[in-house]
Amino acid sequence: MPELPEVEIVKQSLIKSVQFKKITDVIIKNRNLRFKIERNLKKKIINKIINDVSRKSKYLILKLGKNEFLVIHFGMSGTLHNVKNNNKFKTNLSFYSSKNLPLKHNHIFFLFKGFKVIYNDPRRFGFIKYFNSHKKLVYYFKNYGPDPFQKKFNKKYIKGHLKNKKKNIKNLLLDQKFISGIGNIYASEILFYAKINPLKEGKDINNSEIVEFIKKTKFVLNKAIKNGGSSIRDFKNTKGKKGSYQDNFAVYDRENKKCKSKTCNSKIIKINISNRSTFVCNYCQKK
DNA sequence: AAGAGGCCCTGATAGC
DNA sequence: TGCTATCAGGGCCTCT
Repeated sequence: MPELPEVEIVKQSLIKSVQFKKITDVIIKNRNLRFKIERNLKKKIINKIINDVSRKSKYLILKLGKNEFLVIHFGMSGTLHNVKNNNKFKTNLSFYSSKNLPLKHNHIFFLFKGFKVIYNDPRRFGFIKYFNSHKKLVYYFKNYGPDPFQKKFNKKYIKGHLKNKKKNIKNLLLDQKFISGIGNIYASEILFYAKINPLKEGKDINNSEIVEFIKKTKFVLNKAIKNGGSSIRDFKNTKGKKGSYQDNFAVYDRENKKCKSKTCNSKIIKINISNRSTFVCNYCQKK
């Protein structure tokens, strides 16, 4: 699921409930996520205070105590749920909020005084990693490209990276070593707004397209955050809070529908790029 | 060395 | 109803 906007939404709601709170217990039901959760994770984080919750691209970062960190990645299907100790489900934390906590795939329980935060992940592509210093946290992210809201996300950097690249721009956007935070949905959306064909090779993207790309990336991601992210699939019986940006998709999941550009009568088509669905208006996004 | 493709996993849905 | 096939928001690893 979560790309940058969805993780940002989780961050914003999580910080309200856990900042300056102590983790009183940790229950790990299933260690087999994308990477196996280390055996002594509980020992390392129990009784620690969460002093901050931040985000780097699609990663959620919990700062424990003064110099320890817990990094959470949601993979394709990871969600966090906030449940009060009387078991009443609180809807404002889970991104795909459902009225009830899902029955299956609740892998990790973080207990606090009065409530608990539960990591749920059906496909188990997500993971949780612990770092015992800021230095190690920084080292972990050393190969990741800039988050689109960082200063380094600028014309010079992008131009330098696209130079001589034969890879198409859609795949380049999904490469987190280039830019981190953009996933399959927002890659299609951003390229539509920037009027760049997804199959265009990196080296063929010109200066004005780069400027437009930077502008539209921020525009699309900010708008998605404002709308609470995108909720594509939904749990049954949902009634809780969910994102609404999916209603604003210009191209994603709009195959055969009319292009939203006022001056265009074309239909959005779906193409396959490296086995990922890509949505494009071939009229607005000429090669 | 860059780039393409396989693979990890469960669940929802479409088609027969 | 119940099979099978396909697809899903990610990213690491391997092969060429």
